[in-house]
Amino acid sequence: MFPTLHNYLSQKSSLSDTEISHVLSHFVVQKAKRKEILIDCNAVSNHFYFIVEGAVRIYSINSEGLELSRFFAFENIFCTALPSFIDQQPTNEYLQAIEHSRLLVINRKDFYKLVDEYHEFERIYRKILEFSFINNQQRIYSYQGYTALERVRLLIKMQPQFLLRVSNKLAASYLGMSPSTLSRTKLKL
Amino acid sequence: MFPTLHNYLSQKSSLSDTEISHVLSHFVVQKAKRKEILIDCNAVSNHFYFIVEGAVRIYSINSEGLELSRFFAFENIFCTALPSFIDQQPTNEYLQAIEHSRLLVINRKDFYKLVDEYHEFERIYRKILEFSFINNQQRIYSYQGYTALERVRLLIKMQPQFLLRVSNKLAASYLGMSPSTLSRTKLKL
DNA sequence: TTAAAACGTTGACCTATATCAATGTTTTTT
DNA sequence: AAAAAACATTGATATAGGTCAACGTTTTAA
Repeated sequence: MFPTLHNYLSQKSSLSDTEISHVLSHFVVQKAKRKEILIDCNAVSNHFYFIVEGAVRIYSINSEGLELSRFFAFENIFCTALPSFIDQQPTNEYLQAIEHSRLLVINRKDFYKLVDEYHEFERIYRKILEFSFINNQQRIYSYQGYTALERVRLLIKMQPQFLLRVSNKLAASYLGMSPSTLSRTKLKL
Repeated sequence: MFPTLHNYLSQKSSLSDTEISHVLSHFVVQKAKRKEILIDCNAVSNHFYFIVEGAVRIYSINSEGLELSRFFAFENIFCTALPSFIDQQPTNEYLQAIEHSRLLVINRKDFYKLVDEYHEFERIYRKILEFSFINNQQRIYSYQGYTALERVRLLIKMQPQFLLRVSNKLAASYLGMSPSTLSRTKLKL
């Protein structure tokens, strides 16, 4: 059952096959169409998603109505509107499929139950947090000290497939620049 | 011993007094002068610091020699050059005391030993990661979609004491703007 | 306690990036 | 398959914030 996630768990932990099966039994399949919203900004985030196929993004809308993308996730990544998942306040962000996607979903209660039950599952969650932290920190530095061109170069270095898979408009909302600027910046690469 | 950290641990966890004492026995006191560097950018981060008194910052230096401040920590906060602490690569950042400070220090090996030994200590570490994540995520959104004025207003709302305690120059390097701009922005508040 | 260095503020000017609008292209819907 | 909507690109123009320099003040070091 769920070979992709099974694989992921066996690679990232020392959980036994039986334990993995037990973990997997808490997940259900969910499909999402391109542009479908999975978590609305007024809702509370109560599920963790594992992407089997497709891609999603997390974004918010600022006071001028501009979309700001915080994170894009592709295959083999765990993802949710984490701040709200943690503190159970309304998200203020959207989780949206940007491609037709197949996801595995676990609810929050089960997720934390597994975290408590299996030290190794807790470790996986911790690794997700650590990875996210490193990633975010890199982005903060890049906003503080880099030009548009440098930020695009860094993105290509870190995630070579990103600009090939994500539209110009969405990539711009991730990089913190206007679509026009991204379009022009690509010419300078 | 170490009443400040004792307090912190008893508030943030359900560790017993005996357990807390055992945890505390792994920490040693370290004093730091204003401007003293505790972790150099070429070193590997091998200690976690708890700030009893004073303040520190984490910063890096970009290709043009400009200082970029990623995080400021004050009393009752755990802090280290986390990416390097996690993956044991050279930090590329500095941890610097910005005031005369009194710290409690634990080395990495002992830290992870405690994480493994006490579920509740692991939970504290996880909470530090979660808190940092939420914090970073807020900053990313603020760089993407906010003007200088809005970023300063947000900082005042989130950490009212920040601009009173941190110099104009360092605050600017945290907010991702030049000291001149911060100085001028304050007039518009 | 005095000299030197670092810092904050402000003015004049500059530049990277935003905004707006036009045009052609791709995608979506019917 | 046609019409409508969304998107990418590019030119012209605007602007927020950067840079540089000067000057006074505060902090640090001798």
